[in-house]
Formats: sequence, structure tokens, C-alpha cells
Amino acid sequence: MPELPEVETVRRSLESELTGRSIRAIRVTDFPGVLGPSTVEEAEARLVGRVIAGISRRGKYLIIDLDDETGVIVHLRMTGVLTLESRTAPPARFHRLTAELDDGRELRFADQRKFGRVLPAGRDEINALDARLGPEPLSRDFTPESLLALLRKRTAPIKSLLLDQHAIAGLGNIYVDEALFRARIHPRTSAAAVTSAEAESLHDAIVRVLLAGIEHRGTSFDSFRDAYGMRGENQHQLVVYGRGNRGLPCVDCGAPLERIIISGRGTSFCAACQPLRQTREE
DNA sequence: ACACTGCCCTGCGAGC
DNA sequence: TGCTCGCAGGGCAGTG
Repeated sequence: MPELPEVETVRRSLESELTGRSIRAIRVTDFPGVLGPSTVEEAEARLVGRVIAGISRRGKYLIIDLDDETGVIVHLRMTGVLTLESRTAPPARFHRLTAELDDGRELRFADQRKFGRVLPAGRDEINALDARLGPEPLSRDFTPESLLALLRKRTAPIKSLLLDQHAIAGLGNIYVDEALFRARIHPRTSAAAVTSAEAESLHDAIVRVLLAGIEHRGTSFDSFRDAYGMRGENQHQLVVYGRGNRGLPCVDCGAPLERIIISGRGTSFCAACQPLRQTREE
């Protein structure tokens, strides 16, 4: 499940390789819907001949910036994989889209579940995306104070809020469970009930789990790969995600982890280390 | 505005 | 062996 660290890992692995390359052709395979509302002809008209000016990231979105100020917005969703490969390399099993480059290589998008999208976009669309997403958690805009101010306005479970990309951009199910465990906050706690001390440790936990994720080049439980097709190693750093459904012991206290559903997402936590408190007690 | 639900999509593993 | 079923979940539309 690509979240901020995974998308950043892809961005870094693509940046030096793609910058300055031009796009010679666009091809789709069995699923033209990968382009969203665009037809292949429209995508060709917008992209072929363009030079790649750089690769940026906003939340879980990857943006391929082009020399005419337009771009391509890529979202990997659950199983999307963006790789740079030789033209002669055999296509991946779930290959959906190819961008042929001027150096003989191809940028390829594979996606088992067809949730991911590769969207040609104008500058206005890229700006609109930027505007509707919350702050970048690794930017200076994200502070314990700004997090607390956000939480005070909302009554939804803290986990739901952290998953809301309009509130904070880039967190997904894995890093939210990990951050809440490290901050010792029950995922069902009402956001408004989180204390300022808890918000401070939550802020710290979010930043730490994201930086660790990037340092270990992403979490590759299943399909995630970087642009070279390499797995990440951050799955070995995780201590709660996915462990509640097997009742594995908490690394801190040894109690069996629990699994509940919040916002339709499987949620693992330690009921002993993360006790539920309904109201603020400061 | 906010909170919440259902939908999309397919492979995989468990259970029978 | 082969079937069914539940599960994985990000973003968005729809509802209250």
C-alpha cells in the first residue's frame, strides 16, 4: 500500500533518471481507464514530444512535471508500480501503460487491481490537487501546534482524521497504525479528546515513522517496488500493522494485539498500551 | 461542513 | 482438487 514514504521512494528513484528525458510515445494495454477520463489519443496529444522537467510529490500523489508547465499526476493506490525498464524487458504481469522515452527505455505502469491512475493534467489541475490536500507532514507547516489545532475542530476517531488526506496528506493505514501505537493513543479516540501532550507525541511519532519508512525505502509487504523494481525493507520496522488479526504479542507489554475496523480499515493496536479515553483530561 | 457508508477491483489464503 | 468467501484499502460519490 503505497503511502508517503513509498511514493517518495519512487520519486527519488525516478528523479535523476527521468529528468531531461522526452516522451516519444504512449501506449495502454487492456485497461484504457488507467488514464482516467482521457482517451489514449488525448494523452498522446498532451504528452508526446514533451520533456520531463522533474518529479515531485504531494501526499501520495506523484507528479511528473513537464516542460510546458503541465504534468502527469500518478496515484499508485494499492498495487500500482511505476518502473523504468529497457524496451526489450518482458512486461510485468499486470502491465497497463507504457511511456516510451528518448533513451531507449520505457516508463511502465503496472497495477494488479486497476485502482491506480496516470492522469495528464494542466497546471490548474495540479494546483487544485495541491489546494485540496492537507499539509505535508514532513514540512515546516506541520507542527505539534498545527496538529493540535486540527484535532480540536474534529470529533471523528483520530485514526479517521489521520487517514483524511484533506486534513494531512500522505498517511495511510500502515503508518497511521504505527504512529498511534508509538504515541500510545487508542485509534478510536475522538480527535477533539486528544490532549496537547498527546498531540505532541503523535506529531513526533508521525514524523519518525515516515522518516524511517523513507530511510528503509518503503514497505514492501506485497507489491510495492521502487522504479528499479527493488523491494523496500521497512516492513521489518513495523510493530503493529497487520499483527492484530493474528493476535501477535505487543512488542512493549506482550499482550495480544487486537484488530478492529475504523473507517472500513483493518486497525491493529494494543489495548493495554493504547487505552481508550473518551474525553480530554488535562 | 462534517461524519459515515458503499463502491471500485482482483488475487490470495482459509475453510469445506 | 476445486469451489466459495472474506480480506486487502485510497479516494470519491452519495446520504444524513
